[in-house]
Amino acid sequence: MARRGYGQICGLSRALEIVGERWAMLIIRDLLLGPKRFTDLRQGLPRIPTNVLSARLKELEQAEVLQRRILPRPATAVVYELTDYGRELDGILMALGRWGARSMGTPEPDDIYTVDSLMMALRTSYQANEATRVPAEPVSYEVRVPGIVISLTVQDGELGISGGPQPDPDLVIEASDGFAALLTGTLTPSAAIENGSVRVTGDPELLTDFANTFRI
Amino acid sequence: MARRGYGQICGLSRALEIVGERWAMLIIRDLLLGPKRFTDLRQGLPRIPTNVLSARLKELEQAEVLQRRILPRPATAVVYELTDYGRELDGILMALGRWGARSMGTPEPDDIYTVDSLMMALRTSYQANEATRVPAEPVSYEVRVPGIVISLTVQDGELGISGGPQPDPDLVIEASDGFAALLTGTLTPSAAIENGSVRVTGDPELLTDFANTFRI
DNA sequence: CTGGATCCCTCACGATACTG
DNA sequence: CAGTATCGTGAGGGATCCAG
Repeated sequence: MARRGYGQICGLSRALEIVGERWAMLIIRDLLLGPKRFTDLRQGLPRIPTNVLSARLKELEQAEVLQRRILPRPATAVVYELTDYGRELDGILMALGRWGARSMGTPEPDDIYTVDSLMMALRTSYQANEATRVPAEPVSYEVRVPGIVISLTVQDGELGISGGPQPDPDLVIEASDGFAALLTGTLTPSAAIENGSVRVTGDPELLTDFANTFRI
Repeated sequence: MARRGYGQICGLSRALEIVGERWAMLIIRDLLLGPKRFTDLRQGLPRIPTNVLSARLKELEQAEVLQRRILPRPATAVVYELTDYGRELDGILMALGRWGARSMGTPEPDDIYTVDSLMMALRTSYQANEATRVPAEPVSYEVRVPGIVISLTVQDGELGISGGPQPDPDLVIEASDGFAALLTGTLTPSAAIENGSVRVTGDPELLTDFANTFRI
């Protein structure tokens, strides 16, 4: 009771009571990419305890940020999906992500990439670079970091993004920790290839386009 | 170190590790209105324990969101002020506040207005209504809710806002809980005056302008 | 297998008192 | 005024267990 609530009549206070609890915004981030099942969320948030995930989902449902929905047959499964109200957080979360990305130091040894966070990051930086983008379209990339594969296509200024591999990408980018440095610009594309922190299959020149398209 | 991070290489995760802790964003909200001393912050966040305030200030300083500065003489005092990096959260916090305001139900009995939250709210809604505003300028308002007085001036499309009274305002608006309902549009200006939840001194017609200018 | 609920332990938070 | 010190509580972390 005291834990809940800041005791102020204020929109920001109210917002923080809804989405300010630990893990809440990350759950929403993952759901922004589409409806998900309990186990999918658990997978995307490796360190979240199941009881906390459970509690957050109930709270966010209560606040009408998301809905619990039982999938029609034949696949009787429970999915969680954002409401329109919840989806309005999209821009805010992207802006916050962009803000926080500037403070990312070198990752802790056991920090990991997740499919959803990476998809969100690429989506965010693509949008942020809208003005300066040089369109050498259409082009398709496949990004691989340890345990993760993501497919990207750019065509007519539209970004397509999905988990998993794709057939015949123009460029395959394979990296680990160095990937973040590439996106933030700490590491130039050519230097990244030279020192081996990024490996590519395809025209190495495309990596420069990639870095420009998705620079944070 | 904060309560263990989220273990993800992600801008949003990083942002939440910095400003996602309890009270952090409210501290930043108050500092967005200008540098403040420890005691001022404490005043504006009535329920925050002093040790938590202390801890947050240290963490946020560490993250270069704010600076601790010792005021030059004669007033030897410590103030906290946002860095440029911290000030970039302005738009994000306003957007979040606007989002959360739509979920504000009826306030709890011991929820209160604070000077800073109210100033922030008015500033936010002023900006959000930029497109639809009808400029009947210049005009000055004095808003009074229990324990709080705020002065507003609108001139040349610029909003001036400060704590405390002002000489000779065009309209004095005195309200308590009903004030939020007026801003959200739940309560019309005329109904608010009629049922006594808002009292005005000056031309009652100006209350309609006010409500249009600052509608959430 | 999915979709959680339950247990225990720890630590961050909340309340209060106190100090330079 | 600007914090530090102390201590109790409950949310979160982690593992396990259980129903459909």
